[in-house]
Amino acid sequence: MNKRTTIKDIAAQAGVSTGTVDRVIHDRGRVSVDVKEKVLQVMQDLNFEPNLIASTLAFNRILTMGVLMPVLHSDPYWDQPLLGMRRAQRAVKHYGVVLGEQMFDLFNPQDFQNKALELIAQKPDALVFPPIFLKESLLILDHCAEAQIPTILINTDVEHPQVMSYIGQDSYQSGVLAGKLLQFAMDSPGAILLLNLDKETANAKHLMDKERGLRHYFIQSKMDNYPIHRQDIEEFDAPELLKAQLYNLFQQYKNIKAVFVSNSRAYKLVEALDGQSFDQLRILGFDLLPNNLQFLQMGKVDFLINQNANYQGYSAIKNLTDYFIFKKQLQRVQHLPLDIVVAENAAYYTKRELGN
Amino acid sequence: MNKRTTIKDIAAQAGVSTGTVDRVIHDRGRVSVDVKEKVLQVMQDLNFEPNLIASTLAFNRILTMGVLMPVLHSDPYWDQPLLGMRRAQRAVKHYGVVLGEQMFDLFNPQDFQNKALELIAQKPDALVFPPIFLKESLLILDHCAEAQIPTILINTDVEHPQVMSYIGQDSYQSGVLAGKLLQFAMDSPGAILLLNLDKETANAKHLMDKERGLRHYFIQSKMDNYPIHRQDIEEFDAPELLKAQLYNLFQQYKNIKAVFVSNSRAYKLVEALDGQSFDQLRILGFDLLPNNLQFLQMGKVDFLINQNANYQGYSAIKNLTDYFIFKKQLQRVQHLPLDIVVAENAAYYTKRELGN
DNA sequence: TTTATTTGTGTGTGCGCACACGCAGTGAAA
DNA sequence: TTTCACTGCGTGTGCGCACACACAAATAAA
Repeated sequence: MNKRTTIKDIAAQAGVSTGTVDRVIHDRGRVSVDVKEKVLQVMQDLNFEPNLIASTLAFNRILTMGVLMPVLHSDPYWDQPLLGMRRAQRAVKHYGVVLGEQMFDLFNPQDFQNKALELIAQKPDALVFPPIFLKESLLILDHCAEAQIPTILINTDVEHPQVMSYIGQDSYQSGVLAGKLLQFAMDSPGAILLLNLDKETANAKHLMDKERGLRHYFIQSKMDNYPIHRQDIEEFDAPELLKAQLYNLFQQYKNIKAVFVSNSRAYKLVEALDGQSFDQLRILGFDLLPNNLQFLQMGKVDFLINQNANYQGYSAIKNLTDYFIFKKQLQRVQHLPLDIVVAENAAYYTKRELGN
Repeated sequence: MNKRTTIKDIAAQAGVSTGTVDRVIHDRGRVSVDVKEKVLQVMQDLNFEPNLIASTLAFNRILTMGVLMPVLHSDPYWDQPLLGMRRAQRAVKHYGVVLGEQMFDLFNPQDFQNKALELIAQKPDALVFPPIFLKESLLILDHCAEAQIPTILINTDVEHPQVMSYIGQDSYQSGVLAGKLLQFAMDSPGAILLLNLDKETANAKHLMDKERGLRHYFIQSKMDNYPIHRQDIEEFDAPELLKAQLYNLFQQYKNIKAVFVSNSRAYKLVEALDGQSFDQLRILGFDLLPNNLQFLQMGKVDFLINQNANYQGYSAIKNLTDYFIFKKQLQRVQHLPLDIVVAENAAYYTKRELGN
């Protein structure tokens, strides 16, 4: 068994000490040009691959990953990425990875910004957060740039030089996919209601991307007998109010045969419609929340597109570990699959997130 | 920062040497009962978790994972698990994991058995293989039991005490899902052709499971106007022959509106039908082979169910690493998700398998 | 010229654990 | 009585690397 080459081998071959080899590898300077050349040459010749196990053992340092997320249990969707991050932390804790968690009020941009700055003040080795508020996010990224903190975004992408990686879905394409599925599910052409159940729809770039994708599907397929009516509703938490608004909509736009709920709140729609006869209404939503899954199994929701929220978080921490420990270069954009979930295959997706 | 407790701490607290602690941890004997008790107690008290990094470094041993797979490039489907295993090996090679690959003729049970015995003779630390031939597989598992080699099965499960884990799909449920999707895709009731393009259909338990699942969907949904006609074709490699047989079938069973190809060879069907007008024929197949994907994009195949063949292999090696290095207990059955793939979301699944 | 600083290199220690070895004590067989 | 195997423990070394330190030579500042 041809043993792996070590820095000792390199040192011997190059006629220097291991300290010098170390300096070359880590580019710490203080090595003359010719010696450096020589060492690099020998490393190439012997095909040196550093032993990462020994490396991390000797490194003996704690990597703190700053995590900025909405307060736990304030929204069922937003719990998932955080749980995924914790799951990942458990998996890589022996590399010395710890999370520095900071939670903010989901509906308060100022709090978002404040908590971010607090986190940055603690000088974490990296930062992960969903740029829920665009303006504040850009400011945070500026601070990260100044403090030299590599940053990973989840859920929504933002263009900024400091963003090392975005992990999440291709929102536009998820809209396209939704179009395909709804058209598939409708037995004949009809109108589609696009429902944004969110507080700050205007700010939510990914919601607009989904809409564009949805419309694109029907335009590109040259199907003009599927009109799309968009409606933003901010007061989705008041059942009676929501119900009233929905009834108005169904009055206003006759022939609505399907509803596209652009985020994880499809269950709110079903709850509001409950007890009424909307058997023929096709509903597509996002994410495997318990409520959504329940309605999927009951046949009240036809499709869920899984945004892999849990895995987004998991992946962010895993990626940062790869970056710091294994020196792996990360891709700028990592689009997660658009899982189509129906009653018949839901179980396997929910199980997967419990793994590890 | 409260440092993690080490065996030194344990030793000091228990008033023994680290060697004794080591003996207790690894149950090597040569420790008196009271001392052992004492050490275990202290380990509990200090909540000791061994440093796996240091452990593997000191362990300094090579773990050989025996891998028994069909000869590369003999079938596009069967390449995938092997590539997944190699991908996993690359990801965990610093733990000293190497693959001991042994390839067999996909259509030769005797060769399958021989190569397995050769592999076992080399005393690998574990074994991974798909039990393509049932009888021979049971025999191999007996040998593994004798040699005390833990074994993981992929693709198809087999009941045997030596099987530590099965990683693959729930074939039955994939049949159910196929039923749902086909019924969804057909604009009106009609007959479904169930096509087994395989050499040893009788042996293939998972094909039978898929058929049961498919039929179950329609029975349970009380839809009796979707008759299912099953046809086994062994000579799928001869295009003209296949074409002729298919035309006979379409003659024989009028009203066939959809075809369920039970394995990865949907593209064979499309190729045989090519040029003819079967625009209204709905086709569902398995696996993201290049040919299948091409026909999916062209709209000739409607759905592919992704069996995650690549990930099956990846997962097998990853699981064994977890088992040996991280002492993690494995689940007996690990069902992978049944990914529904259409033209609009295919790209993300193919990309995923290139990762790492 | 003398002193301070920088540059280039080697040496040594420790990360936490696995494992080989050593050694005293015990009891039984020769 | 001696020999030997076995038990119950401690000690020491090494896994491969990171990093602090030492120290001479070269260079810059006084």
